[in-house]
Amino acid sequence: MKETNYVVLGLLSESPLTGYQIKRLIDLRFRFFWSESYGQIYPTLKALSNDGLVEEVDTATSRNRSQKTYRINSAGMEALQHWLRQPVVRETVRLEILLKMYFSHLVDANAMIGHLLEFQEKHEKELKVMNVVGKELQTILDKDPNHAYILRVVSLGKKVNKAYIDWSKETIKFLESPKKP
Amino acid sequence: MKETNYVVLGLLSESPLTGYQIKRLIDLRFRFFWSESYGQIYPTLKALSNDGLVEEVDTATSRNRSQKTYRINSAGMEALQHWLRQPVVRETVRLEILLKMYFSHLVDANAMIGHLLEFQEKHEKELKVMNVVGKELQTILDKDPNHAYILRVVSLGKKVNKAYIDWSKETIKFLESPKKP
DNA sequence: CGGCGCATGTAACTTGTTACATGATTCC
DNA sequence: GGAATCATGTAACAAGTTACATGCGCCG
Repeated sequence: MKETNYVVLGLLSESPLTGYQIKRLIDLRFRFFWSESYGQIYPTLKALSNDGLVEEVDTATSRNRSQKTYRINSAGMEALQHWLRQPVVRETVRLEILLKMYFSHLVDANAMIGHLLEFQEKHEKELKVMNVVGKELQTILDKDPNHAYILRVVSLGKKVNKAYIDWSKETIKFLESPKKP
Repeated sequence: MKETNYVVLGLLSESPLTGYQIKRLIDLRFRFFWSESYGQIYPTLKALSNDGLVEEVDTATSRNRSQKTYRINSAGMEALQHWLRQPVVRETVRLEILLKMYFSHLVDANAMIGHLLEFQEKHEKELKVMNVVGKELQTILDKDPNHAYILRVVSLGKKVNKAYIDWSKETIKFLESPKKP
């Protein structure tokens, strides 16, 4: 079964949510290591509901705003826990920038420098977010047992982003240094 | 156009190759940041050939072993160079282990420790390979202008793998430390 | 002569993205 | 009144994996 199911179940294990909220949470918290589109989330919620792992609570047309909130049930919790114990199978990394770096001797160095600057900026922003989130979590570490776990995830996010940033800087320097013809 | 096209063109820009060789090279050199299956490579070669970007040279049934070797042509080189100058669009990372880490307070710590040990071992092996490749390239740095570029790619591979390994160790320690109830 | 590596390819399937349609609410 | 955000959903498409079929050459 595809991982989308478990991302959704996992988030629902914390609190009942709508599809929209799930998408937002993934973008916010999992940005650096996971992503999902609406095209995956809504059908997944429907399937999970059909399989009896989640339940629809207050389809609030109460305020005439169509909104479906889903809650995980005990079967869903068990499915989630079962998956958590299974070996990790997915580790997908696709970094186009490295592909371009690998072949970039075929074009002018400035093109690659541009790509690297963009890459660096992107990950500097991401690192900043990680730092903020990390500090916030630090202050409320005792409020919830899972905060310490989330902090571990943030920790890798910081390390990887730092590695990306350092590497970009080094590589830009390398490309800027004059070559012997 | 999907990136598979350019991975293939890129490798063919170094020397003529068969589909099988392309697959092997990707697994060997790009392992930590890219992957392709035969189901992508063979159709891509066919399409590239139809589009006139590569040409089939010696379909060597010469030794009665069916084998198609492809060579890039000037149109292909241009397409490759054009792509190299375009902004980077793809950066896909999907680390199931972080998903599991995030929710692992829901199951026994030993399950997660097992996942982490496996992850650590995997990346220790990968780091070793990177170190070997790095040293080899270092000694033949002047033989080909692209060696220095490849070395830059290896450099990020090392950094990221080190980050993964450090993080695994830290996280295992964290999970092994006794919790207050 | 058996197994491994070389070699090609495809069909079925799963996964994932994009673009679009629709409409309410909130805030300026 | 108009933009942004909240909110749901699908259809078409693109990308990617897996499993399978096939067969040669080489080594022991």
